[in-house]
Amino acid sequence: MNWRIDVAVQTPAHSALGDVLSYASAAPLAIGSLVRVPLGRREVLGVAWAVHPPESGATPSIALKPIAAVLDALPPLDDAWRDLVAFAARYYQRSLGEIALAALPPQLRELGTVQLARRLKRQTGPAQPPAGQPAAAPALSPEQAEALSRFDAETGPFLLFGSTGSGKTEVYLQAVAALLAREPAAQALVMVPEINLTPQLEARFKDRFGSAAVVSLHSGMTNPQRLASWLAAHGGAARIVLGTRMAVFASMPALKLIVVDEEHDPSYKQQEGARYSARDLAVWRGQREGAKVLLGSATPSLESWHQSRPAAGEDTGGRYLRLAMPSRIGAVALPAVRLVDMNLQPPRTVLSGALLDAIGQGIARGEQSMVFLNRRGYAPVLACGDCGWKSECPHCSAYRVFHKIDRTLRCHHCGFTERVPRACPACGNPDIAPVGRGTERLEEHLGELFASVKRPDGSAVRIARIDADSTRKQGALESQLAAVHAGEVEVLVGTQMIAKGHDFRRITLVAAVNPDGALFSSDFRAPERLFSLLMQSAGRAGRDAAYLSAQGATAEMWIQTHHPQHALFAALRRHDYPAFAERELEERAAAGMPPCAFQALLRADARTQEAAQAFLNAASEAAAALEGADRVTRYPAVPLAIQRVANVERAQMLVESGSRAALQRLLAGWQPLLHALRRQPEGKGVIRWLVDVDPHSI
DNA sequence: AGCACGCCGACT
DNA sequence: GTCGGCGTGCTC
Repeated sequence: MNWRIDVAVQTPAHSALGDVLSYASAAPLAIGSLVRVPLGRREVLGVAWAVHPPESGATPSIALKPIAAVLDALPPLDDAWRDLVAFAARYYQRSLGEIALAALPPQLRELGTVQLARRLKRQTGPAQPPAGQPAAAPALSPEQAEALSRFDAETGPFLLFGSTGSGKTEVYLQAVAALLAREPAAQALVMVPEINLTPQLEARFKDRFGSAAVVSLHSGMTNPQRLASWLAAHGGAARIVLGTRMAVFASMPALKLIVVDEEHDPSYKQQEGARYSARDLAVWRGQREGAKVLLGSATPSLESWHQSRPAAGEDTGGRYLRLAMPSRIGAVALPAVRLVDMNLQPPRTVLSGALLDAIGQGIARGEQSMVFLNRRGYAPVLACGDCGWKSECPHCSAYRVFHKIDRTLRCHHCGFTERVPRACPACGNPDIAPVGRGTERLEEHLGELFASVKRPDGSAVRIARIDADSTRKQGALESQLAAVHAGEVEVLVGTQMIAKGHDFRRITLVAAVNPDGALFSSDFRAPERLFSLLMQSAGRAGRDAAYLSAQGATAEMWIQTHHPQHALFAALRRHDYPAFAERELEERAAAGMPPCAFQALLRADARTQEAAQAFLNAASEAAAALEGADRVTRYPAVPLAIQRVANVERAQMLVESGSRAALQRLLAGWQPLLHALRRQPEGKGVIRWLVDVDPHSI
């Protein structure tokens, strides 16, 4: 007689298969074991989720295939890990197997039992003591010490609200150090929003804790590297795991501390497949596993800010403990914010005279400037002055961007690329012109403006650009950043890519050239993102305290805007995040929007917009009868802002509730109806549908 | 999602 | 005559 093993395999979200598939096994095996099982004509990796003894319960209706192999060289995945995966699957409306398998290193899928055993033998060398002398911890500022002592005394979760340069990383390091010293086996997970930020953090942690104790986990690593890190975390050899959002799913049997740095960063929300928020899962996981959670930011997400409000009423805030570190280390003042009213400038001014003067003066002093423009390419549109032709993408409802460097028109949504036509494709007019500007054009423009300006040593001024295009090649970002650090560049032009983390010493001026778009965006989160981006950018300026005080200089943040009276800028000017957040939260509360309400999106992709909307509307009708429907608002189906991408029409429907539980109940009941609807006439032409819980942009 | 099977167009 | 297009269907 056979045991029945329920296995989580990577069943796609859209297949109507159950969460687990049942297989036969002559012998029982531990729940959480990794197994290889036949699925259709192939053999796939799975996780044993439940084990039923022979002859228990009803006889299954189908003959079960046997499990092909058990990867028993590996300790089974523990209850806590499986709970996390199960919760994420349930909460984000995905299959168990999809989350479980995505959380495992990809190479595990290819390895057989023998290969894995060999791999493990190689890996489990003797645990080396830290190589060399770990760097000593620097003395703490009073604010850091206070934050750490409260962190030590309370249970959290904690929101570390520390301005840029207040030394948040040192708090993380010492929180981890205290934990590791106290508990000989404990593990810590430290997350950062972007791969770019892992190397410098890794260097700092290895410096402090020795390289054997620290591993990284992010998608920029090779498959073997990822497997090695994962195994070290799973086996407990790695005391500290550093990683991006995927690391929240790392198997860490002795997890006792989770740090989420820059917790407000949108990168923590996965934007495809299972759309989980690693920050939210970190909080959940910490609570479930008894690990302390430390969220850190200079501009917290309004969600976390709301949660960490001093408890005023019944259920407002108070769930997180707020730790404030308002001062910059080294007593450097935050940069002075200067607003340039673009209404007072000549029409079509790109860079105001005052800003150019300030940049020029900086150059004369041997300092650096950084200019932000969140639009890569030379110009967002190419247009014909005669017939009105514009560089539309034939496959998307968007313009193709003009890239002068390789003379192409590129669609940033579907990737469709063509050489720039010599003349207007519609009327033959040879005079087609770029409209608007991107980073390439700004770089060119600055080059012209400063062509005759010399550096103090008499050499020519250098302008550089860092954006997704200039850093496409492996290692390009590192070398470009190195050039800036080495002082080879006077003016750095870039997208928000350069706003994060990089600690440039000689930058004394930061400018946002055209941030107005986000002020009146249809996306209610746009102001929040803008505020944090500008604060973060401002933080790039004047990090070298010794230099500034020696020069008697101050760092400056310039903002060119048509709306200098906007409350957002007023708060920014005072570096007053709490004021900004308070105002924004009031508006959100009044409008019944997150964090005061909970949302989900149902999205449909289809051949035609009508088909996509028909599916959504039918889904909405079907939802009316569901449990929880009376407490959930369903809005009408609307096209996405970019309605068509790669010839696929897209529409979405917002559902919203004041109760997270009611929303979750509705979504859970909705799932089977949606599967069924696909098969019906209303689902005709629908290519795919998906649910996005707690969506980031709507 | 894979990976089949299954019927209709241009090529060694 | 085959190679191959992606439409439909199934996976314990």
